[in-house]
Amino acid sequence: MKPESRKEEIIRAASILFKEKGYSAVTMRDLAKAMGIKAASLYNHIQSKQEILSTIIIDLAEEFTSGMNQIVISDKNATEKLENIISLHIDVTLRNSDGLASLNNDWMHLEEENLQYFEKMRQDYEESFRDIVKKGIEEKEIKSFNVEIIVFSTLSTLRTLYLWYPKQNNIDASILKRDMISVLLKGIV
Amino acid sequence: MKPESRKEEIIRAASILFKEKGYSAVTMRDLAKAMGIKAASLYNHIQSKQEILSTIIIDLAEEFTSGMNQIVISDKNATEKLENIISLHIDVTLRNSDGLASLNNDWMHLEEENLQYFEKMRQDYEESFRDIVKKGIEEKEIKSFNVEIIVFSTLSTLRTLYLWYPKQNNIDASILKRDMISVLLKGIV
DNA sequence: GTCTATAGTAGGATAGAC
DNA sequence: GTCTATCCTACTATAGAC
Repeated sequence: MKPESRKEEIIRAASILFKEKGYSAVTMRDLAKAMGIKAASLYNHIQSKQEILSTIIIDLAEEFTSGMNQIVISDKNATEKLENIISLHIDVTLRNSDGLASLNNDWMHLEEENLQYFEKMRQDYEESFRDIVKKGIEEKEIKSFNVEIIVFSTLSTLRTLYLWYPKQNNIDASILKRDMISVLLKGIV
Repeated sequence: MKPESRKEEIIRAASILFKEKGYSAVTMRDLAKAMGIKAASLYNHIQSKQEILSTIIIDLAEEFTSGMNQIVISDKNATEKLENIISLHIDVTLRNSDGLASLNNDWMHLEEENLQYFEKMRQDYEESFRDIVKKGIEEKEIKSFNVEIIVFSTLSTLRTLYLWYPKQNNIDASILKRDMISVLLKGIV
């Protein structure tokens, strides 16, 4: 593991604070205090508060986009693809559950190009998800419930994992994947 | 319908703004502009920004608490109780989806007694939910998956309804209830 | 019930010394 | 790389006129 840069430390500390109070309620003075320095010193490492937010969110969104693209082009059936999506969410949640709070709740505070870029990625992600479910229904792998309800109910659970997983001390990742696949898919498959 | 008081109008307008940007990012000037008056005028109807937030959240939380209590004491089996909980969430979402954004994302900005009161209600709600699931598993009505995963996946979907339902123009409430019960329960029951 | 004016505080960010 | 000092702006809330 390469040593964490000061900038990465700041972003990690900010992720935790943003998770607790939301981007708008966290001040640069709060963040500086968490780092044990003064607010002015932060600006030797980052350009603005906004840069911290966009780094957190865009990095994560690109991770999901890249993961979804690999799943989409893979030679699997719809059920297996859904299983891989569940796996993707669990992996990202384990790696950076704090950052996911910002992605879920503070994306609207992104500015200009980053806001548009994020919204495009999120829309494409949902569209890929929807296409997989539709294909699965056509192929009779998935029960023909309302597509929107399936997409929504599954995604809402996966998107909220970041709130729940850190509180579960004793659930192993592989067991979580297995059980989550059961609970989310057994009803619809 | 009795006419809406000025205070109620303010709270309704605030709910919409809080949903869009979050409590901390909405200023009294924003809210005043949405009402077509000046910020100072708001204070003839409300005592503080904080009072607006706590009214939105506590009213909704009490609604859920009261609904859950009726379900708990009812003479139904676990499956029927879960169906009634799904119904409760859909009914509240239809009535006040904007306010639910604050309940979900801005509860941590409540102060003192209200914060404690809210957290107690939320904890009791989850505990009631968990007890119903546990009873259902004992009675062999519900599959014996991990209880926490069932509670989390179901609640996360119900709690996120406020984001999704307003975008679905053509889904009838009764159809939504039926399909949501299918998708959420068929997998576990 | 709404306004103007303003008090008092706190925010993001920069300049320049060490 | 961090500090002190500070700029400028924006926030919540109040006072008092109409």
